[in-house]
Amino acid sequence: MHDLRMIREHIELLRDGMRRRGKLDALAPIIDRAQAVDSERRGLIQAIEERKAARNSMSQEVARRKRSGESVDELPSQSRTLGEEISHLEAELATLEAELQRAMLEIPNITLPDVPEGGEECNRQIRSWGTPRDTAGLKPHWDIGVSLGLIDFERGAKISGSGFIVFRGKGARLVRGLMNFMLDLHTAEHGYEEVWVPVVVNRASMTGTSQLPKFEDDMYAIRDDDLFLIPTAEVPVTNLFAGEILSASDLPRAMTAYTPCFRREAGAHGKDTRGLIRVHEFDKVELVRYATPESSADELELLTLQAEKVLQLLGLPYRVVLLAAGDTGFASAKTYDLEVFAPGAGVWLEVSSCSVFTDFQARRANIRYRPAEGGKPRFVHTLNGSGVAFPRVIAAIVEHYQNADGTVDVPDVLRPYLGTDRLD
RNA sequence: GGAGAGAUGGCCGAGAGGCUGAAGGCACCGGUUUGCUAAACCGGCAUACGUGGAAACGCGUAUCGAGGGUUCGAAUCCCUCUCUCUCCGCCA
Repeated sequence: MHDLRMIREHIELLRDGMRRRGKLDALAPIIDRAQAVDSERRGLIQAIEERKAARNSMSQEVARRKRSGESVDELPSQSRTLGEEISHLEAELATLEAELQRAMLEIPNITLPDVPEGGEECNRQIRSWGTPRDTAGLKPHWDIGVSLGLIDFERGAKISGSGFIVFRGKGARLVRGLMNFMLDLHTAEHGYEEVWVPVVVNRASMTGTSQLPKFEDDMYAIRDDDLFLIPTAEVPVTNLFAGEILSASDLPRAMTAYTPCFRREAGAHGKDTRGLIRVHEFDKVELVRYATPESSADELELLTLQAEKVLQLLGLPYRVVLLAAGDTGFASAKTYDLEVFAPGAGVWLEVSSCSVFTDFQARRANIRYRPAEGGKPRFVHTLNGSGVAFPRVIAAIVEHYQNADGTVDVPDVLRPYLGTDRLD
């Protein structure tokens, strides 16, 4: 969420931000409405506070007179009249505040200056690593995974539905190995604190990281209890310090968590649905950082390199793509996607999305820190990135390391975790 | 699920209708003193919104878990909810 000052003092900046996302036409009416409601709201606040000030001084006068034994005359009834006016005005104010809040929650973050304007077609490849295998004669992971008994799509569909995966035998061991490998890397080499968090969260947490109110349809909900299954560990981990004031020495703070992630993928049916590419429940190790506003842009580079390290150690060729403004997520100010090449299916697969959210999430979740020099608390900047998502990495491993005889070599770095050097 | 107790500033903790934005302590910041570290002493130290100001800062309003109510006036009384603790029941 933006600072209200953005609406009052920098509305051109806000409009330009929406234009760069290609969303100005859709959002201009909302911005204008927010501006109008805000100014109406401020008038009301003044009217209410004047009356409250008058009422407070009357109450004090009552107290004073009672102490000295004087008559309080008409003061109580005057005060009661004021109270009634205040109630009416406050009801009006509540309506306005709700409308303003609704509007503000619908305005996406402004991207950083170095993010290219335009839509998906303006995404820019920043760098790449490794050499993709020649795709000729290679099989897709859904064939290899089934024939080696690593993945059981049919039974996943039977017990839960399409898009729910059962891993078996060495396939299951591979999932567990990836989890341990990634957590070990990020804690031992990259300095992250390992956290284990609930995968069911409340509405406040979902709103804090911006999944709500816009994307409620994309989530699995437990309606009886108003709880939601997380679409990413970003939600519980970023919200860990919601409502708190950290000290400057707490920053930067880096946390990593393994969780399953749940996505309804409503409306995505039929696209990329083959195999492990788009599923309803998947596993992921997530990286979350809190940074100061001064360092957050640099920390995005650091975070991205840490996610890349996973792919390098796994020996999987990948490319880093800077998303254009129109393709950048709602709350994000800048995002790099990491895409690995799956030579069997012949596609690049997004396995990580690394973003800096500036103070957009922190303002919603109210995560602040007190600067070292003292002074007022400031919102932290939040960042996160997958480090990395499992199913697509499994797809890439199986396809990249496949042998002519149908077996798959295990990447060196995973061998200690799997206790084998070959999937067969 | 049943019964009881509780929730006060960054932290601990007083307060039990008006003089309380809130005693006292700790932490933190500035200063004095001091071979160094420490201690002692003095002073400062909440947040948000509105408003005035170039700013320093001033004024107003709100905030004692959240929301409602009683009252001229609520941290304090009443109701609902959330969370924590104790006991009982159930349970991986």
